[in-house]
Amino acid sequence: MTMPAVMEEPLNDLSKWKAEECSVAKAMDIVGTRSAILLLREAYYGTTRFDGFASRVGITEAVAAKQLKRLTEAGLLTKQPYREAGQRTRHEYVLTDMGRDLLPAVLALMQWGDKYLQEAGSPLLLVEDSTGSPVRVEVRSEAGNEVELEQLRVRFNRNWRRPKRRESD
Amino acid sequence: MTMPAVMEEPLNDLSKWKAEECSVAKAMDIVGTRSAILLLREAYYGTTRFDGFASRVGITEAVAAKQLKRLTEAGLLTKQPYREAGQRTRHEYVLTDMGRDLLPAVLALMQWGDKYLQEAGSPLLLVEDSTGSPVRVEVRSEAGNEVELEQLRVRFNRNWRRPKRRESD
DNA sequence: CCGTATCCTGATAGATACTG
DNA sequence: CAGTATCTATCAGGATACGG
Repeated sequence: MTMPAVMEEPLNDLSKWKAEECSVAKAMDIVGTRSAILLLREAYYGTTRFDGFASRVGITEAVAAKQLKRLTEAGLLTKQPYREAGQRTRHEYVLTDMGRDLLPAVLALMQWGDKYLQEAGSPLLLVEDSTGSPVRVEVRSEAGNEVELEQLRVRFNRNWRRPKRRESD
Repeated sequence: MTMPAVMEEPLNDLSKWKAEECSVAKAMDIVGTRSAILLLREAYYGTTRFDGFASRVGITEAVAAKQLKRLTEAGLLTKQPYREAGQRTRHEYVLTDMGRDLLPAVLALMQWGDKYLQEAGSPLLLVEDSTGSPVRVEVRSEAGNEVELEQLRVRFNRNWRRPKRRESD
């Protein structure tokens, strides 16, 4: 048995490592529901309107409203007013940088689902617009190598300190 | 307003595209809970024993048992018997290829959480073992470019057909 | 077209106690 | 060490109806 990931310090030293401080856990607390991830997928596809989100994700308006509000409050979307000529003011949900930066996670889920959960191949193909070249999500080192689990090493960040509560929180 | 992702055919043509067939939705149906993702994170860290999963993820044994069984039945983990000298037989949960291949998704969540949900920087650093070089999750084309949302184009796969139910399912 | 309000069901998950 | 059993609270999400 080889240890998949080599820890420089054992993670079961829980005095310095609480589960609530894990970035994965924090991320899941915000986008850890099916509807939240699917709404983001729709946003990546270009959807901006409430009705498009609800109908295309296949969830009820009540769920869409609640999750769009959650994602907006969390900072992944902004609600922007706009008006077309002669129409009354409407709103659209636009991705923020924070929302856009979750793209790799959603695409990684899609790529995994394509490989293991589709009997008949990928229903959708992702390509780079300018070259037509297929697109993949990769784990890669700055040295330029693709990194497998066995080559992955996890270190505590010695510069990190437990955040102190601020007034602004 | 630029459309973030350019669709060759509009996705709201729902006659060919049902939400349940989306790979992201299927993936979320299996690993779309906080505890499932956190258990996988622990498996990537090298945890294999029931007790390690429960205690280090910070969930109850009841939840750990249910989710480990779910992940095993879904094919992401296998339950392997083993015995150390003079000890009785025990079991360990080992990642399958299917489970290992979800690593990019979990690392992408970690990377996103590190950037937006940690006030004091990343608690953990990921490096390539052989070079010590920092590791990132990237969206990249086969042509070798990193791909931003604006450069991402989604196409229906014309070779894909709606799966027919098989006896073996 | 863009939501809100209410009610209801099922799943997620915590607490606690107990077994081989 | 590796779970099972029970009981409960909270939350995701569907259905339906209604308001700007």
